[in-house]
Amino acid sequence: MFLRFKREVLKMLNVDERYVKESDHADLACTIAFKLAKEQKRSPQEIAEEIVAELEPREYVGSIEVVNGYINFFVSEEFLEDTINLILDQDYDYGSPKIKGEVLIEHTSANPDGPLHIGHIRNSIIGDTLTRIMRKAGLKVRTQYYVNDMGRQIAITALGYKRFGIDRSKKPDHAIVEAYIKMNKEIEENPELEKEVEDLMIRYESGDEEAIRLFREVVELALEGIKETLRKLNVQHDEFVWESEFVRNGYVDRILKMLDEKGLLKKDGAWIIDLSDLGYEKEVVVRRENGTTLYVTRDLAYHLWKNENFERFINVLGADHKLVGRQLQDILRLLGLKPPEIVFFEFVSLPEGSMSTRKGKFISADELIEKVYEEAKKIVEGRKELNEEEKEHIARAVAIGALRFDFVKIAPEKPMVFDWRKALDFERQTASYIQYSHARCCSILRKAVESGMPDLDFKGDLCTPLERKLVVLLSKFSYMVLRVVNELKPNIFADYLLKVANAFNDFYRDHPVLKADSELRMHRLAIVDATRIVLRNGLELLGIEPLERM
RNA sequence: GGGCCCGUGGCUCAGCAUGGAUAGAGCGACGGCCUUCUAAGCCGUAGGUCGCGGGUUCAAAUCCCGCCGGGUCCGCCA
Repeated sequence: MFLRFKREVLKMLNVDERYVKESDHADLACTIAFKLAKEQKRSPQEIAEEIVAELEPREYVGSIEVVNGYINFFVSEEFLEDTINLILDQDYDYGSPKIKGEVLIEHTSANPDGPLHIGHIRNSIIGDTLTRIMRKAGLKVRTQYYVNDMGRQIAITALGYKRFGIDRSKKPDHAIVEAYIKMNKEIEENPELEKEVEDLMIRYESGDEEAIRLFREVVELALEGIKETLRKLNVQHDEFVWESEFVRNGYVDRILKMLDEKGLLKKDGAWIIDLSDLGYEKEVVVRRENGTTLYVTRDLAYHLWKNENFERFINVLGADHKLVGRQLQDILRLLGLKPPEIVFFEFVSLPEGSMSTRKGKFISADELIEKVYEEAKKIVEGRKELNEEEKEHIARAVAIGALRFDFVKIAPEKPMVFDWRKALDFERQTASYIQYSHARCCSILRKAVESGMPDLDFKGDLCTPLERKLVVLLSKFSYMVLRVVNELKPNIFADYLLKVANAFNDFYRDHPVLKADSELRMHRLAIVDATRIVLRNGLELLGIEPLERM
């Protein structure tokens, strides 16, 4: 709805979109008078007044003010009414800007050599939230986890697995990482083992059956554990695509041939792409002297496949992949292929420094989830009216919500330092705050039904300033969805939902609903129900369960 | 050394793309609010040279240049 208001304002003014923005002083404010003032050498106020005098009225534009050269637009009562009615009418479907298209999102893609740690889940949460929001926008989204099964670290893991076995009583990813860590140590002490790692990698790439069996077993075990963790986080992938597939299905050969035909390869024993014209210092090797390929080669092959199957594809990658990510994009461009859009996120580090799977220096997602759950459980225990099963369910939902929100609310480009104390603190405006606001809405509506007065009837002219502010916020849902789709910053939506919850709590404070006279009660019940729908739909986009009581 | 990212009250962050009206939240601190729809809530007070220095502009947290501090990348690793 807000999008329609904005469109009307833009049509009225007939100015470039960048002169019209959201503001604390109005629903939309226009700054065009400042620009014109310079050209015309007159005061902005004078110009703004002139502009306003000529404007034709519009349905959704209620009033227009000129203040210090700003032209301030406010929505009409009709707009407020249509907003509430649309929300109540569309219910689960409310909030979609209804755009079209198909997109592939690749995210998480952690090496299958151990459990996901708190850095990986930043990737998962950004990727999954983007997926949910893009689907809401109307796009057809497919998600993939790219399984790096050909890496050196997998060879090391496989070797460790063969040599030491694993503890079958443990969650498989946690068991696998022990073999990886142990083997790394072994190699450090006996560098001659490097040769074995290398042999194993060559055998795997060339299709040696025993090697394939071993790798597959190890990778499947790690993935089994990883999938379980992702499930707990409400993160879902449509497919797990194995890197080695592209060697076996011919895509690697095809991409090499394409590179060759474009004259991009320098064959000097190894096959090399020279990107110095584009400002890269180092050359990119795509085929070793011994004939094996490299990570980037398989990644190029993967992106050839993406080009053939999707019109738009997005990768969520850690900032450490910036250089290789950009090289990949540039090489694809040189081939006349479409490069992926990449969402880079900065590292999650521990107070004592960065994490390392190889050294066993990390906090696993599983450990984090359990600790946050235990903490949530303590708070829920205080609710006497709930039974044991409900308490567990609520604690689980609150824990996952808190966790997902903590990661998604931070802009991807911000480096994060993990802090246990903050991760375990629910007494602040985060997911539980939004869930709580939603539960409050549900509670009011439940009581309205119980007391036999469930009717809803919103009236624009009854709106107090706080109600008006809340409803305008509710109208911005699809506008925010669209912003995330365009800017690929899911934190925008987290912030939006927090604002809605905040505005609702302001409303809740001094607008009694059930005790109000019938006309006012029906009006406010409509607002509560619409808020409930927005909070519920919004929480779902963040992968957080909207609780009806807590 | 070079590239990229970050630097906003004691702490964590929003705002920066497309410059504009008193720089917003939360945590922490202090003081209040549960015979009224869930106190996981609400209200109030204190706390800011938007890292530093220049520049552009009628106007800079936002754009440009230089510096400082932190992170990260720069393998025939992935």
